[in-house]
Amino acid sequence: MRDQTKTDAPSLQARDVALDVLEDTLSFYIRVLDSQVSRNLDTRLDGLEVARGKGKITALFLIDGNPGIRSSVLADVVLKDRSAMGRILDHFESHGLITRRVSDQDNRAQGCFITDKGAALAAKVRAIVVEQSATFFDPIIPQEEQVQLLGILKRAYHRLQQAEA
Amino acid sequence: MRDQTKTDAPSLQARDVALDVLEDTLSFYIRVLDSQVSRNLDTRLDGLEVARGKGKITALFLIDGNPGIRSSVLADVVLKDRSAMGRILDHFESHGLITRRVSDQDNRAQGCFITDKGAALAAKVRAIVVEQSATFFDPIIPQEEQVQLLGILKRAYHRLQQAEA
DNA sequence: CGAAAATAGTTGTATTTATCCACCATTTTC
DNA sequence: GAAAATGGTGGATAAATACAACTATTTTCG
Repeated sequence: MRDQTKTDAPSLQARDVALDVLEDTLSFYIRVLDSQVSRNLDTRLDGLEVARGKGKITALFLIDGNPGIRSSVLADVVLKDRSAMGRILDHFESHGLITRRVSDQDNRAQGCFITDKGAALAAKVRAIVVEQSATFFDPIIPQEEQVQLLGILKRAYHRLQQAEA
Repeated sequence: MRDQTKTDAPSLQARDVALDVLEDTLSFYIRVLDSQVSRNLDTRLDGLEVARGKGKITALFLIDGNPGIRSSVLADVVLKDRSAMGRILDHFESHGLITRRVSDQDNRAQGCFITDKGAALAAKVRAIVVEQSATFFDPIIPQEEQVQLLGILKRAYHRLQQAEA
């Protein structure tokens, strides 16, 4: 039996703590969940060139699926600025995953193209991402709620993207 | 009228791009949304000691609401490791927002206590967080969906927390 | 009782990220 | 043809994240 007469705070457990206004704040949950999903994903991607940070996976997939896509478009999709995306592409290019070529239409712009090595990596990463989404969320969100969640977030994302433009 | 006969990829817009498997991947939306919410929040918190990174806001609120709460409990709530939380607390203490005192019950542990300055900051931040949650999400997620979303994420968070333990 | 294991917290380090800003070239606008 | 907008690069800075090692206590349990 534990002594509870101390003046000191009793051993408060994490699950007993009141979260203050965060209890009903969407951003809190989004942010915490994000760091967990991202960390989990990173461990699964360990050693591959797309681990860590946001935007690498998306960039790789989009270049794979949209030959000639431009850097600025990738930045828009990921909702980041051009210089951040440029660095990711530098990284990809130096590892032989993509090539860049000045656009026929606009000499300022350059299109991104996947290499065989990049395509192989994309395939591998695709499998990992799909698998992680299932194994990470299945234990913590029931199937039907996952569907609801996906719909809500998808719409939110598109509205956000429109607003940015 | 634009010339579409070029061999090059046409000017693909961000909203036209297919997201590959990410289209139906929860983690993609969570991650993108997170970076936007976090950036938005940071700009609103500019100059205050809790800007940037995750866990500062939560820590401040919890210490404010739970005098004597321990560092490791805070780490559990935010789902981070102890050293990361320790650094945040160092930062807070050096700025006079909290004090730490060795626990009566356990000489290894120390309780965190808010100072007047810390409490004032917490009040200010509370207002900002509540306000941002509304103005950020209202334009991109309808009210009733926000309620659904909150419920789903809240339950997911608690399941995740249990799983960690 | 006393050794071993678990827990609380700190520290160090290395790797990256993220952000901001200025800059150059090209294209579009008017 | 000048001015403004756009696409992309590069630098500098600040910060966060993650890991692992280490000390000091406390708990476990043979």
